[in-house]
Amino acid sequence: MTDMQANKDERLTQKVEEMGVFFERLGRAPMSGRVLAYLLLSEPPHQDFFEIQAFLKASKSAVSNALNYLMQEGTIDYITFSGDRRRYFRINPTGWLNNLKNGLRQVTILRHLLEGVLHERTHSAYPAFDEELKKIVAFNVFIAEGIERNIAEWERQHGEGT
Amino acid sequence: MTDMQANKDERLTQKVEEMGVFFERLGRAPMSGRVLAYLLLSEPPHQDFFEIQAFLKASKSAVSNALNYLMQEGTIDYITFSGDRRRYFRINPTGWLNNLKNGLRQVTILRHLLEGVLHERTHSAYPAFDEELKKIVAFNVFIAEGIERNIAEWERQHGEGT
DNA sequence: TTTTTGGTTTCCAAAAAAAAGAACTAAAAA
DNA sequence: TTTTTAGTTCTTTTTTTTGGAAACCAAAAA
Repeated sequence: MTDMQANKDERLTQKVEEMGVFFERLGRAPMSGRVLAYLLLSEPPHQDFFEIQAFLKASKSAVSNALNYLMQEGTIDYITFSGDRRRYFRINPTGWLNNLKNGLRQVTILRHLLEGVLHERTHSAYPAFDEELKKIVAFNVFIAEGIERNIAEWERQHGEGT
Repeated sequence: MTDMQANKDERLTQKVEEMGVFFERLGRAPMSGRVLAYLLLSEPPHQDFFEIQAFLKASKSAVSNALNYLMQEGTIDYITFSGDRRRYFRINPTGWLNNLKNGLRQVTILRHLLEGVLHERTHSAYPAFDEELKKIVAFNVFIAEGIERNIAEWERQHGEGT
């Protein structure tokens, strides 16, 4: 490996760690976060098991689990090439997008949860609190509706499956 | 305690556990999730340390840590009453709302992250992948802008601090 | 048919997160 | 001034998560 390649690699490692942490904080295990980051940044954008393992300096089981987690989640899938039995894992943009949509819909779930709370509290002896709560519920309703509207609008413009 | 009260209590416990799990999945420790749920549902909506501890059947340290975590996060605060030295913890709707806004802004962070990825990839030998990626970035841009716009619109209608 | 490859699975250890228990502390009450 | 109260903090225990090592396995290659 040339010096230039080593530098590029080091920079990539750095970026993968950084982005990995971001994906981790979105709820995944560290290794899953790193695999996802790697597949976003690697060239080519599809990589086989061994390459991922080597790049991340991790065990086979860790890589296997991370890949399977991301596949079940829908964020990645794999392609194959005839005459080569390896699977080449890559980001599945469609699956990831669905995933993102579901994440955004948590806001709607929270909205309904909070509306439920407000409903429970209707005869509370502390209407002042309920009024304050109403504001936060109203914000949630406003944002959740905005998100749902935007998702619907996106789907109208781009078709359901995209 | 009457039978009726016991039933009510049991139902509340149940709801607190359920909602607690939801808040947990948003990234908090189980105990923090439960405290938050309890303060949303309890009557009165402000409760002292001992009451929270007793209701959740948890240790003082667990409750103390959960309360401090939620306070530093801004989700709760406390009120006091003259002649009573206890602190009565309660939801801080304004703080929670800011918290929610920050959470929503993660979408904008992801947007910028992905735009960075696309920028890195501009001279990739796999433009087909880049095209697919562009769709997902476009979705993120669309949604992130929508969210930012909606937050701004909300603030315009309700004033910054709310 | 044996070997190699591309993983998976099982079992285990390290580490991190969560919560319990108990000692401690500052302020208030007695 | 001593005691209580309302928590906090420190230490320990328990539980959960994460990942490594190595055995395993099915399909392909030799």
